[in-house]
Amino acid sequence: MRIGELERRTGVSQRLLRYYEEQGLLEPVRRPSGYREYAEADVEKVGHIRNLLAAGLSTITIADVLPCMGSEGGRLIADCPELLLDLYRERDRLAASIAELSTALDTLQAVIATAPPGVAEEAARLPVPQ
Amino acid sequence: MRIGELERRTGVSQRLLRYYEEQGLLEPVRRPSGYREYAEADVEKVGHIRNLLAAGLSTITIADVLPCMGSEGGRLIADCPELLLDLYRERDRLAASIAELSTALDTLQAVIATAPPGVAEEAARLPVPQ
DNA sequence: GTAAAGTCTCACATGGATGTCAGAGTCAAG
DNA sequence: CTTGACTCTGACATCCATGTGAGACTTTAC
Repeated sequence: MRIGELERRTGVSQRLLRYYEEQGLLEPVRRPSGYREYAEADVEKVGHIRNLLAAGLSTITIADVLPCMGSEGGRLIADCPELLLDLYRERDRLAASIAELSTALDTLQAVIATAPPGVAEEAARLPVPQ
Repeated sequence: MRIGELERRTGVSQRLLRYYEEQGLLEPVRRPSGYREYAEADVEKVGHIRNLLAAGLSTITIADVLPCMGSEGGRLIADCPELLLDLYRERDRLAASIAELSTALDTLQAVIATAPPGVAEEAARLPVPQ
């Protein structure tokens, strides 16, 4: 598929899709015209990229991780214990963040639960701000 | 404690500690001289901030989440409908963040799991960067 | 009381992920 | 063939988290 369709199917702008390519995260083939041709699997790949970026990983790290996903990944990681160390660190970092957010969520729920009866119904009737 | 000590104990630069204050994440009191005076609890708070930033949250979001962490926040009461709506939204955002990070974590776990036996031990013997 | 270390504010710089725009080439439909 | 939609490259702009440095004031140690 061409870049327009990938944009539509992923919700990621063409600008970013090209940027990801520049960073080595995607490598669409080129038509004679110069147009990029993406594989079906790139839709999912872009999803992973977005998710890992949102989780605070850099494109550099993601470039290391991506090739290890999918069927043939094990062999890559075998040759590179340092990558594994990096992954451990990222994993621990993420786990810590999740733990913090979870306690925050718990607290938030507790605060919500203190709402006197009736207030929730009142809130539900409030106009939704844009 | 003053900013230098907080810097030492958290490893976060003075520049950033002041920036976090500007963003409403910290509110040290001021000495007559103008020097910032931080509370003991701020050490932990800065830890939370760093974690959440590393997880990709913005300072704005963190400012919303922080009051829900640790000892504070226990005494908040949700009694007005507008506030309650805000809390709902915040809860949903938080839950979405957690879900996002969780799938990222799953991804990393999956990649790590593809490492053939032996590589982990090899990695463990690697020099820890600083 | 003086020197050194700590702190203040303010301003400018940087790097990474993004947006936006302009000019030129490509393709498909009438 | 022409028109309109799509794509290309490249440049510039923006936002945010961060670094760095200057010049002035405060605190600490001698």
